[in-house]
Order: sequence, then C-alpha cells, then structure tokens
Amino acid sequence: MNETQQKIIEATEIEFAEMGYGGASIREITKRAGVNVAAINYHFGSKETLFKEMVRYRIEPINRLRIDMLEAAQEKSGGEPLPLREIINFIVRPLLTTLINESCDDFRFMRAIGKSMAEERPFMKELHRDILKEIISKFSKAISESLGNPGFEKTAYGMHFVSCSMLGVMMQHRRLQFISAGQIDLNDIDGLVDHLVAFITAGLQAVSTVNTNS
Amino acid sequence: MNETQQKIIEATEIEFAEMGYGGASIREITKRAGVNVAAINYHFGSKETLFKEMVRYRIEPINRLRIDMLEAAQEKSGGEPLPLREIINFIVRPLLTTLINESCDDFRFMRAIGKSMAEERPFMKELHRDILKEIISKFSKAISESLGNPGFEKTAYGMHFVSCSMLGVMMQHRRLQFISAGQIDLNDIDGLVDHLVAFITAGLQAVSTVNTNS
DNA sequence: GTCTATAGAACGATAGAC
DNA sequence: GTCTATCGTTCTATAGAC
Repeated sequence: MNETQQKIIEATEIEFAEMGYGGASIREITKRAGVNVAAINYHFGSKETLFKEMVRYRIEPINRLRIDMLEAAQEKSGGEPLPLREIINFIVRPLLTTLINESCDDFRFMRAIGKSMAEERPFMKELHRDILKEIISKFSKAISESLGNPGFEKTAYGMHFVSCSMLGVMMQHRRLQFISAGQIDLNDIDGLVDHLVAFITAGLQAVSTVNTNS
Repeated sequence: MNETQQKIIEATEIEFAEMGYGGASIREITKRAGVNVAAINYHFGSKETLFKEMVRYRIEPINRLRIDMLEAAQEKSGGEPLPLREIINFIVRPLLTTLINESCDDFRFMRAIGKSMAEERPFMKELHRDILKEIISKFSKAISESLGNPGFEKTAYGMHFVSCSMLGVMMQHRRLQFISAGQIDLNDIDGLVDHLVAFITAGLQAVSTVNTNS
C-alpha cells in the first residue's frame, strides 16, 4: 500500500467514524486526504470496496493476534480447558491495544471499526460474517469448555453479550471521559482492559449458571 | 400525533435502522410511508427534527418507567441501598419490553434507537445527553450506593460497561439468531432480560472489586 | 498516476396550485 | 393539508488530457 492509499484509508476512517457509510462522501474523503477525487476510484475501484479494504486492513491483524495467543496457550495447556479470564484477555487485549493508539488521539480506528460492525448494509454484514467466522468458532469452543459446557443456550447468550460489550466499548469509548468527569485517561489501555476483562469474565460466568424459571 | 405522522415515524425507524442518518433519505421515507415528499417538511420541519422527534417518542416512555420503578423501590426500602440485581433490572427490563414488540417483527424500535445512540452528529449527541442526564445521575447514585461506594473510577467504568452492553444488545439483537443457530427466539423477552441482567450484575460487581496493579 | 471536467442521478427543501 | 414542480446542491463514477 503506497502513501496515497494510506492517506485515503486514514481519511476514510475519520469520515466513516463521524458520518457513517451513508453520510461519508468520497469527495470529503479525498479533500481530507489531500488527493484528487478520482484517486479513490483509481486505487480502490468504488466507495464500497474502499470501505471493505479499510475494515480488513484494521481487523485482520487483530484476529491473527487473538488466534495465535489462544492456540499458543492451548498448546501449552496440553488440551486442558483454559481459565476463562485468560481466554477473555486474548479477545479483549489485542483489540484495544491495537485500536487505541496514542499517536491517533481521535480514536478513529476504534470508532470506524465499531461503526462498520453496526452497519446493516448487506455488503458489510457479509464482510464481517466472513472475517469473524474463524474467531467465533474457535473462541466459543474454548469458552464453552472453560465453563464446563453449560449448554447451547447459555453459551449463545454468553458469546452474544461478549461481542455486544466490546462493540459498545468501541463505539462509545470517548464517553468514558464524560462519564468519569475527565478523571479517566482515554489512553490508559491497561486500565480499560483490566476492568473490561473483569466485567466480561464475571458476566459470562453468571450467564452460564443463571437459573431461568422457564 | 395523527395517522400521517405515525406512518412517517414508523418509516423513519425502518429507514434509519437500515441506512443510518446519512444514508436515510426523506424521499425513501415518504415512499415507504405512502405519503407525499412534502409531508415531512410540513409535519416535522426538517429531516433533522424528524429524527429527533422519533428518538424522543420512543425513549421518553422508557426512561419514565425506569425512574418510576427505581423511585418506588427506593421509597419502599426507606433509604437502604437496593440490591444491585434489582437496580439493573429496572434499567434493562423497561428497555427491552418496550423495544421488543411482537407486532413488529423487524425489531426496528431497538435498532433505530441503537443507531441513534451510535450517531456522532452533534445534534444527536446533544439530544442524547439531554435525554440521559436525569437517568444517569439517579441510577449511578443508586448503583454506587448498592456497591458500597467503590470509588469514582470503578463506578465510572462500571456505568460505562452497563451502557455499552445495552447499546450492543440493541444494535445486534438479530445476531442472537445467527449465533444460536436459530435456537433462541428473538421475541423471548424474559429469556433475554434474565440473562442480560445476570451478565451485567455480575460484571458490575467484579468491576467494583477489581484489583488494578497501578 | 494524477489531474480536470462532466455526466447522470439523487439529495433536502420549498413555492405555489388546489 | 396535500399535491406537483422545481431550485440549487451534492453525490458516485468515469472519460480523456497530460
């Protein structure tokens, strides 16, 4: 990827995070990137493929990291189920350490990826289904085993809430500053990861043992 | 609100849920509602005020319910802190029972409200700040007391994760069907509420006692 | 590979007839 | 209150000069 393409991707992230897919225009993106209007169609083919490229470009390294960490730990444990907290850490930490980057103080990586996951346009839903397939199957198996196979329904609710929490955290990150009256540093990755891992781990354990009266 | 306005609001919810604010056009909305293009500007003034009206129209009854339930329980307890699970139930149950309506099988209420909360346009952020002010202050006080006042940072992280989880659940509701391979009924409000309340309550308790090494 | 110019369609909003 | 017609703008995409 050359310098022009990098500048376009960066401008796309900002524009997408702020305006959504429908509100982001290639004219604004090229203006922000300081390149010509025709550059997007030349380098990426269309608005749609530009946004798909941008999402892949950010998500795929994260998922590779997650799977590597999970498989390394599984190999080391010799087939024994891993502690739940460790698995959740493999999901959360690569995401937040990659997407919160101090050199980018607007958190545009996070916000853009969050927006893309909330996007209902078919081409985006297909993209995410494709990107998340492997990670969902591997992690839900590991989590289910760690919880002692609590059953299909509880595992499904649990996995759902895990992904919902992370989506919310990505989309709403800057609200932490508002909600904490400025006392929490948005760049404190370890603080956020530690608290979020604790939240999700305990939540998941509770879901797997919830007593439904039905 | 007359019949024409109702039809416009309903069409706006669908269009907004699927396309976002930037992608939704008043032409598509009026076409879907079966009314004339000029009807939106006549009845609502502009695209912006139409979307604001729609959000208020759905959220305000929910927040009134939540606050009534909280204050009734507080009066009954005579100033004693309420059990955490009960408070979380007051936040979650009115939201999901109001937004999941069997007569509306596309879950457009939920998805539209979720999208509106993820919207970064200033007029939407202001609207939500205004709508959520009272509820955040009352519930964060109740939650903090119920947890034994764990300190500012932990309360802030906790409240943040509560709202993030609910936002994700609103936006991603239909993924439950995919993630459960069709085994979970999307209209099973009690099942969803029971599991989500368990998840959030346990998560919040864990956050309030997390041991950060910093 | 980068530009200008423009085609062709869709946009929000409104004026004015009925 | 509801319509048609239309203004002025902006959109994605591309053709063709350099």
